Amino acid sequence: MLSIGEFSKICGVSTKTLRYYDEIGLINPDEINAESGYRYYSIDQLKRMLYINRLKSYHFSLEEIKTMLELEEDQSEEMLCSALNHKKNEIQEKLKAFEYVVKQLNQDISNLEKGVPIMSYLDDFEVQLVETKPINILYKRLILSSDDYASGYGRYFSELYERIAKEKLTLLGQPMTIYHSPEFNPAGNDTEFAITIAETVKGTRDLPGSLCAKSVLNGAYPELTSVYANLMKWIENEGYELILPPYEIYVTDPNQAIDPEEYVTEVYFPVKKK
Amino acid sequence: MLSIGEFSKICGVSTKTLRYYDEIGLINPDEINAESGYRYYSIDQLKRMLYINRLKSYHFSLEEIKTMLELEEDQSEEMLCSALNHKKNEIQEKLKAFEYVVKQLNQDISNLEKGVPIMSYLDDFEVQLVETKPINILYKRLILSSDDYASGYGRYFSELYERIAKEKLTLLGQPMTIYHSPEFNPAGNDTEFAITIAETVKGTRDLPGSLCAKSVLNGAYPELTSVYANLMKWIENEGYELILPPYEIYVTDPNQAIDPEEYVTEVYFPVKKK
DNA sequence: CGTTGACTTTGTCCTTAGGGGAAGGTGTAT
DNA sequence: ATACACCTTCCCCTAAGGACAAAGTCAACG
Repeated sequence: MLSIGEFSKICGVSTKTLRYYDEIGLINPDEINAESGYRYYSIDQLKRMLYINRLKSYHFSLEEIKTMLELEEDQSEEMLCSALNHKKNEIQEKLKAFEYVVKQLNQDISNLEKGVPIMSYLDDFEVQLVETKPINILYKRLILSSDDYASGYGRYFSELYERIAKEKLTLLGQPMTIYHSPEFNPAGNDTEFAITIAETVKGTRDLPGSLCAKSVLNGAYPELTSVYANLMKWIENEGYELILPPYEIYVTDPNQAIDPEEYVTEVYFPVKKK
Repeated sequence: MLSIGEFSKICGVSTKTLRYYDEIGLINPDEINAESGYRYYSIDQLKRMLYINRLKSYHFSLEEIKTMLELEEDQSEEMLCSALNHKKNEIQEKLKAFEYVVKQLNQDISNLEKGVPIMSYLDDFEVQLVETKPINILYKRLILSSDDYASGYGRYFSELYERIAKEKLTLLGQPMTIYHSPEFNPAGNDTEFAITIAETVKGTRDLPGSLCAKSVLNGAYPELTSVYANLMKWIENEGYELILPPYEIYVTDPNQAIDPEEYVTEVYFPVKKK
């Protein structure tokens, strides 16, 4: 039998961690001295501990690891395999995200070296004042969390396109989203996916025309908030006010698998003079 | 002036977060109504908020961001540039780590598909019983955190090699490390870097010879704990006990920039019959 | 056999970056 | 005037332990 310190040393896990794992039932000492409360681990428990370490290195949460350890022998193999594959995909996603960050960092660094302040791009946005005509949109409105935007775009626009195809409706414009949430909420925002069509059927509504401040984003979606901010600034400076929820029109179809940096998106803020 | 909800919507940050940032002084509303306590943000604050968002996307902590925002204008550029470069390196480290994880995952997945249990490699280690001779080592002993192992190896062995070169001492073996810590502690472990030499000078000591259980690791260092575990298991099973701190000998010099997976490391556990 | 020092126990508070929800006050449109 | 959307503060919660502190236990040494 090994004391907690010996066990700790062998498997490279602090005693604190071992006590914590005991507490949450991830790995309990084989034996606990009834009088002193000292924990004693058996040599055979090393394997379980090393397994835990490995799963931890794969970024599974302790909760997940616990579940994986409790799997019945007979089903364990498939479950495990699917869990590993799932985690692999997650990590590859993170890899991509990190690569994007490095790219952005490089851009900012090279700008700085040229003496260009990082946020100066904010001053380069162009804003136009346009008059939009009322249109008839087929829509789907729901609460969508910001994490699900990417997949949501694909899914809900597909639904709308499917209906248009099935019911032989007449497509009149690019896909768009309208933001109804009064504030930003990471848990979910009130979002309306819409496409302009000719017919007035169930599930369509009128999007009134109005004066709009419009800006065009060439690039990936994370930059959208900058466009929003700039439009708001412009509106304020020019003495306008926002009168309806803002919306975006996707000029390049996000379903087409092109480089995100080539996306073109128009942002409209319906306004009137104050 | 924008209410907290409006400001939230424009910059894609929840009101909860904005109140938190107010609390920690990252961005305070331009104006707070004295009676109602309502927060009001100015349009000009959007830029600061977007800057914060960008730095957040670079994985800076709020603490770091705060410091960066408080930089004086004149020194800000260089500081910022060095901070960005530093962060870039950090992220590239993480990228490498993730790539390694994916590789490991792929290996485990392919093993599982072949019906080989993930931890079965543990049963394949070979353990030999050897008698070591006493040696004279030039050493450097210190507390080293597990994060600093990689850089520590380079640094402290360099120091030792430098002394050997300067004082014209006679090199007799590969570099080794001896683990004195009674338990594993992520904050730092009592580690001794050593090299066998011929001369007895200041900073040398005797490493007594003894019976040792020995195992050889072919591969990257994260696998070391498995070797430790296996040696302990073997010792227990065969009726031995550990009598001195375990040590490792680096057969391939970790300073040579070869693929970590080709490293060869011998692990020794000094033992005696119980 | 006693003492020392190393080891272990439980307990409480702390960390990051906010999220959830309650109870109650405020702003504004009808 | 009232309804309702919006805002306030306050308190508790997260994951995975780390940092102590006070007190109890073990083993070795004299």
